[in-house]
Amino acid sequence: MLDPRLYREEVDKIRHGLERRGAKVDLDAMVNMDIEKRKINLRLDQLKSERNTATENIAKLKRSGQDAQADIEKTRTLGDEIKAQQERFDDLEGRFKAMALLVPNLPHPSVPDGRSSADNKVVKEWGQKPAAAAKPKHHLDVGKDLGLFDFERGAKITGSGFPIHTGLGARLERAMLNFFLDFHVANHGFTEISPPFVVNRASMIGTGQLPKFAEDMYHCAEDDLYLIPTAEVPVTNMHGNEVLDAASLPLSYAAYSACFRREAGSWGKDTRGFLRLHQFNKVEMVMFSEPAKSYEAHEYLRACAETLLQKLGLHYRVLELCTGDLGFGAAKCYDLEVFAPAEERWLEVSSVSNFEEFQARRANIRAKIDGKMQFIHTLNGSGLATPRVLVALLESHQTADGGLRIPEVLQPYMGGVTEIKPKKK
RNA sequence: GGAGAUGUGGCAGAGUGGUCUAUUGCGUCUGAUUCGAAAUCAGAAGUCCGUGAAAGCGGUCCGGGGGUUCGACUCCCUCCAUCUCCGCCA
Repeated sequence: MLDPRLYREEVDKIRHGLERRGAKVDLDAMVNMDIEKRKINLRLDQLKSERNTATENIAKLKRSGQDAQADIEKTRTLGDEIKAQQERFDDLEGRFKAMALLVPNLPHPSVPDGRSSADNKVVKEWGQKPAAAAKPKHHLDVGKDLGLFDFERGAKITGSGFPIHTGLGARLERAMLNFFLDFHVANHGFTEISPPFVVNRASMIGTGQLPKFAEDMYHCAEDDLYLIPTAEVPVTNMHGNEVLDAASLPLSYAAYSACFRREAGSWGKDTRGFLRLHQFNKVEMVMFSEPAKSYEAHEYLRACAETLLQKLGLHYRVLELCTGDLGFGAAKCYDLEVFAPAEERWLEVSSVSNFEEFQARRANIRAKIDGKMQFIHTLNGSGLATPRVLVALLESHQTADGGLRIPEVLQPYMGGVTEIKPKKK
């Protein structure tokens, strides 16, 4: 949510930011509602002030045993008008707020202009593509040959997009998650969190999934609870309605969770294999920063995610998203993409975003900094999501005899297994 | 799932329809005293909205929401959370 002050003091700033994003919002309607709302509020305050004076007077008269009928009549009339004005106010406020929840964040000035993912800027590339002569097997074939996962049975028990990891495949994924978490805790100063995978509506609004993206979420209607699309939701909302101790900032958390996404708008896109799933596993990094230092924290988060890819020996690149490709709540965002040599394409494995105050306003997360109560900045980034990392791993670390080399950092988590060998025929 | 109890400021804890501008204690901050500190004394302090250049002024907030009333911390309804007991269960 944007600072409501902007709607009356810096409308042009909003307009400009939304234009850069290519977002469509009826800004004029909102500005007019805000003006009207304040007019009513002023009138309400006057009426309430009058009523307070009158009821005080009634109390005084009654105590001294005098007749207070005239003042009681007056407050009765005032009460009726207050009620009427209050209804108008609540109605306007409700409609304004509903609209405000659908307004995306404004991009940071440093974000490059652009309309789509084609305009994103590559800011870094690490590692190298394999030599053209080497023709790696497709990850689905590797998995099949080595017995690492089972899509058919996943589809049988649940549906497509819910794969089963089997045997060493299951262990490999678990190894990655454990490695990610342990590494963040030991080297990056994160506190590990094991959050609920199901959250209430308020939490989903807090981080910005609702109301705009309701159709992408799994919803348990009976209890009005949502399956989380990312650990960002529970971990960020963990501090909802809190005043954080300024001295404790920045707070840094790393959390594993399963992630659930209906992918309602993406049907037919990347439906084969691991590229787009309804359920997957991810370690998410979340930071709460004082406003002045959030961009420092943003770079730090990005570095944390990059380190993991380097340790896994995967060729990757960093994109700075353009204004048109920026997520709803982000002011600035980096995407990390790994290269999958058989797919011959880049796969997004991490999105590192600075939300500035956007989520903190929605979730009401503040801190008193330099004597002033203010909304803090929230940031998060995947560190990392396993499916596409697994794809890159399967296609990048193949051995000559059709096996899979396990990156050194994962070996301790694999019981010392250094290579997964093909099944004997 | 059933029965009961509780929810008040940073914390503890009073307040059962109008002198509540929320008693009191602890903690916090400022000042006095002191070479400095402790102790002591005096004072201050919250949130949010509006208005204003500012000082200030008005409003709001006693778990959330709604209701009764001229007036609600106080009465009623509802939801949520916590605690105790019972039942069921990984």
